[in-house]
Amino acid sequence: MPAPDVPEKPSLDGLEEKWGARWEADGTYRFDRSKSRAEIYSIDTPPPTVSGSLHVGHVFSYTHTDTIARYQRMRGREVFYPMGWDDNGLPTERRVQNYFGVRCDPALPYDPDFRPPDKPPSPPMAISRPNFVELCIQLTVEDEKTFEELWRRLGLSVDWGMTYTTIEPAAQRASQRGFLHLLAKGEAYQKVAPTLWDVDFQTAIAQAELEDREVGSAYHRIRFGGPDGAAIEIDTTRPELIPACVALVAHPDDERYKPLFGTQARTPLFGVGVPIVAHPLAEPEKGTGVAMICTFGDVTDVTWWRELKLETRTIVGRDGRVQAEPPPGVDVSPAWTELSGKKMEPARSRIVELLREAGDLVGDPRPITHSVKFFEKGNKPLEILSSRQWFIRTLDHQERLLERGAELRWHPPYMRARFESWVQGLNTDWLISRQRFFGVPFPLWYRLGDDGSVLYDQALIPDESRLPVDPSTDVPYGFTPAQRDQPGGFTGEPDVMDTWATSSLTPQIGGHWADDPDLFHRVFPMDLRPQAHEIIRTWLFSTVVRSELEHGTLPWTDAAISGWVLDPDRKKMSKSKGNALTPIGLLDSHGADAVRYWAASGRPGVDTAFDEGQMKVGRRLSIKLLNASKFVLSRLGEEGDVTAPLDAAMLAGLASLVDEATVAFDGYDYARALERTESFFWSFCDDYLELVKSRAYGGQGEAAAASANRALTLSLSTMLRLFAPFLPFVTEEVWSWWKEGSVHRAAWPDAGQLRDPAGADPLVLEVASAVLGEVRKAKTVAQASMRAEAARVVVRDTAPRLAAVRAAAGDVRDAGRIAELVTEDADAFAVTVELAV
RNA sequence: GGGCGCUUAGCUCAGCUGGUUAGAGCACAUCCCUUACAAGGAUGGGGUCGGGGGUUCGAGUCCCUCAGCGCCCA
Repeated sequence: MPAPDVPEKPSLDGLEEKWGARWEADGTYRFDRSKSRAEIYSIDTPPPTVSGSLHVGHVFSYTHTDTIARYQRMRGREVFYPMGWDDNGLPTERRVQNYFGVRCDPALPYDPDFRPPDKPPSPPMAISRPNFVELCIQLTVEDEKTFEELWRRLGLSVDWGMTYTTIEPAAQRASQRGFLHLLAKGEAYQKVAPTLWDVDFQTAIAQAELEDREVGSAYHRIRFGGPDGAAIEIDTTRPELIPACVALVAHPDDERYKPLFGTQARTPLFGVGVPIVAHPLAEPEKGTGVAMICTFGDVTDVTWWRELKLETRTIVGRDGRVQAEPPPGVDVSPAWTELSGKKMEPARSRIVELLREAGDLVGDPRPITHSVKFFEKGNKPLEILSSRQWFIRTLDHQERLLERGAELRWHPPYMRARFESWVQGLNTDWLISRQRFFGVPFPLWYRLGDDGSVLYDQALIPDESRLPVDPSTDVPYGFTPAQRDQPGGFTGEPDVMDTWATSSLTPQIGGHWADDPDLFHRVFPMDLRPQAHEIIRTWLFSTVVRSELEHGTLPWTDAAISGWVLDPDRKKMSKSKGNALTPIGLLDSHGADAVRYWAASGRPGVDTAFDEGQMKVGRRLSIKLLNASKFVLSRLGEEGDVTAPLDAAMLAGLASLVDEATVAFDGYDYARALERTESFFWSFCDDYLELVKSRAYGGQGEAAAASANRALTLSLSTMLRLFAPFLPFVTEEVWSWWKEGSVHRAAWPDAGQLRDPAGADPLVLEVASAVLGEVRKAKTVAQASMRAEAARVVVRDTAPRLAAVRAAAGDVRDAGRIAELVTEDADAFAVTVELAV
């Protein structure tokens, strides 16, 4: 072995630039696709949404994954670890709209010379869909560069040559291919149905994107005309929907209303006759016990409408305003004219005034708080509108999905409950169409009838070899561009797929399912899905669905669920609060290894407090590693067999540590592996290094020094490898002082090798350390320097422990600067120290 | 309303299948310039393990119950 090349003053400065560049140049993390499936460990990495910004939460969870990747690589697995960027979909649209001051108008033609305005105009400039999509791509390319720089800085060991994005042609091909397969199997279908609708984004929303929010509202008691001339009073929070009312409903057992079932009531202001019906979902205790059913006030209205086969009176348009034309059965009256064109809140205020004037409002509105459904990214209550949408069947597969959830190994295991309660609570199939622009288009056209009507049941489907297609510019087989939107011709499906419909295929996209089947079969089904717990119902669930329907298998064997980063108030770290603490700023002030140390101390699935103190500890640990390594390597002499009992004892302890860390990593408990390794390392520095120092310098002869030297290099090499998944920069630096190649491609330590001296007695190190501790305490109490000499030290203990002390007597004397070390039999451990005057 | 998780030192957390006197780091106090490390080191004080009940020779650990916090689902 060449003499180690140890710097005079080791430092952490510059390690990230140095090793980041070196790993890139050497292809340290490059994936070798010649390996077989059994040799490969593949990771389905979460593609971050590039339109947002990376925050400490991302740093936290991606570090967890990276420690696993590095561990598996050292275990000899060829790690497939691509990074993806999720750039398609609504978040990017929103960012582009704000950034450039534009809005998409699909009716406009493409302008090849379009340049975005220098500064965002107000109101936003309308541009064509292709121009809009170009801006989206332009901006995401920039964002992706920034993201990659941060990840490189953090030291993620991904193969940057395998990066994918969810809007690139290959991803679109995979997404459209997957959709066409589902269509062929009948697992994807379209229908016109009441769906949850966000009036600001003007798109349908899936069940998984819903959020209940407690909002203030008010009960309005309203008088309907009863059949016998008497009034029927109902309570409603949405009086503006009176023109949409199609029935009144009460519980079938409600004696108060039994006589009225089958008769008619008249709506106030509009005078429309509506039936009075019975249904068990009506709650007798709520309000007056009778409610109005509208098109559609909430999901219960939809149930009633469907089960009781009621009429449809739509009054809310896609823009969230009351429509111009009244619905069937409602006349153009002064009341209607007042409401028409208004948004919901003004419409409500106005109708309350009208009701009051007409004497049909009983008392004053009573304020309440209730929970209302919102789009998780939206800020207006969702409406329910009837529209044509595409769905993927999930309700038919609930049992099968639950089985898959049970098959999957969850880390931690209790996270499975989130998946199960979600699957059990499904109430609609998965709605995948969005009335938006920047997304993967549905690869479909429809024939147009001779009258120009769209024949939705006559979809025109492209050959797979043509994918990806854009039905707004591409033409179906057998048609000419001139036939677009002409009677007897064709029209493109205008909707795009929701982001999740594409990102549910990340194993297929990352693994190149659609364009490189050889690679795909080497990496799929994958080993690991790492992700945060709040997207179990979206990303994890949808990926399981797609894999089940496409391949009949789980997409991965293991799911590692990370927790959140909490701020000091125990709230989820949000962007607004995290602003002052950008990830790059943290890396600048603490260093990547230190930030990783903090992240890796957060256990799987557990929400973890943001703690810069822990980063300082991580930095201190890294510096300690440099210094301890310098000590071990800078004065290294000949190595020989491990003969000293103290050395053998230390190595035995190290062997146990290796076992523990290995078991922990195999169970995805990286945090435990780190904690144990760190704890061993500090004891190693505090006690073993102090005890062995003099002997390693030759104080007890050549053979004794040779034993120490062997133990020191063996243990250092082992600890560097145990730390390597957590502290990739500093371990690589130290490794480079004396080893060939990268520590990150070195073999994970083998405990058996460290146990070679079979007779090792761990007691030797334990008792020697305890005696040394007592000597230090005596010196501290005497306010003496640690270099002060002890004239006489008496150790009292049981025979086996005294034997252990004697086995390391020379080391203990040297470390404690003890002139005379005496042992005496006793029942309990006790040490008396006489310091030299 | 149903479910999951958490509650251990001032703070952040370990404590795996029940077994000596409950641990670590940070913070705090005192001391020490020691040829790996002063961006350091040594030593120390500090906890009736959320409350109550039970099982057991023995409970932070298992069971029941109550409370608080967080989350998931309806």
